[in-house]
Amino acid sequence: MGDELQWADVPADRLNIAATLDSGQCFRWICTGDGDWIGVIGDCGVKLRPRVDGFWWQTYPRRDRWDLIQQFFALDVDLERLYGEWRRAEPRTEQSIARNAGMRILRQDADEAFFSFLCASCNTVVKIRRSVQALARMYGEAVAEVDGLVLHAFPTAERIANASEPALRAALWGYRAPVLIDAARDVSERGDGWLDSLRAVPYREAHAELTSIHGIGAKIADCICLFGLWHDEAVPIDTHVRRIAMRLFRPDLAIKSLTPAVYDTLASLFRARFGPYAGWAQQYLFYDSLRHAEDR
DNA sequence: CACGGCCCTTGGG
DNA sequence: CCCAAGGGCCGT
Repeated sequence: MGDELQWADVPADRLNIAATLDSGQCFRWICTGDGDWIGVIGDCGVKLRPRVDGFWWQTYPRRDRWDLIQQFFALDVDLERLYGEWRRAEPRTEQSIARNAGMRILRQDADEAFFSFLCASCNTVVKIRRSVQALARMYGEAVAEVDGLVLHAFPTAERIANASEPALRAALWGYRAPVLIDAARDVSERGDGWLDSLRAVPYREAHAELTSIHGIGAKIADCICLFGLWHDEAVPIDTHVRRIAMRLFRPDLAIKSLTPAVYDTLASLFRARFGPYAGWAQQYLFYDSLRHAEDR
């Protein structure tokens, strides 16, 4: 075994590992009883052991891949600068910043974000986790074993396109199983690297491309844009963020249902208020309201 | 353009 | 037991 964890001098208020991995951006990281986090980045298993003034880490089977961790957690983004801008733009963000300092938006694989959020509609976080983990276990390559856990890379679109619908239904995908398979076919048909290529185009264009796929509406497209395509200005408006946005910006919209027009209005207000990292600001307000249930 | 019914499962009321 | 839960589609 020879764990030989490496030390990273990144304090918890610059990277809050637990908040980041628990905030509903990703669904396959597991927290062990000891407080270690175990997951996969690309084709590497990863172990993280958070401490206050930094964290221990290692990658498997190839060791010492700090480059993977540095990119996955977007450690190049200066949080203090963002906090300053948000406080100035909207003082009511203060509490969500203070209570979740160090939370970050992940730079995830485009494929994993795409297919994970495809099953988020009318679902619970607990069940999304189980569905996505089952999908990876059934169709993803085993890449490493860490502390007795066999870790799998996320399956390719091609593998998912050829998956068995009954098997997926049984693995908690339910009525979403055929949607998943059809979407995987669409993605395969558009060619290798199509999803990744949406990182290089403007956010609006990437969003439009995604919503052209059956099963992907405005909200899920924004989740994929923010978490998988690294478009930091994407603001997914779910039921929680909707309440927050109405409270902050437009109480008059409270009576209206979330039509495409209302959706776009609220997301645009977020961007106008918080700027190019509006998606990050959204994550703080979202996670804070989820944990403290203050919006109800 | 706005609304309502429908869809798999599950855990929490 | 029943029903909402981090939506989207299709029909009116």
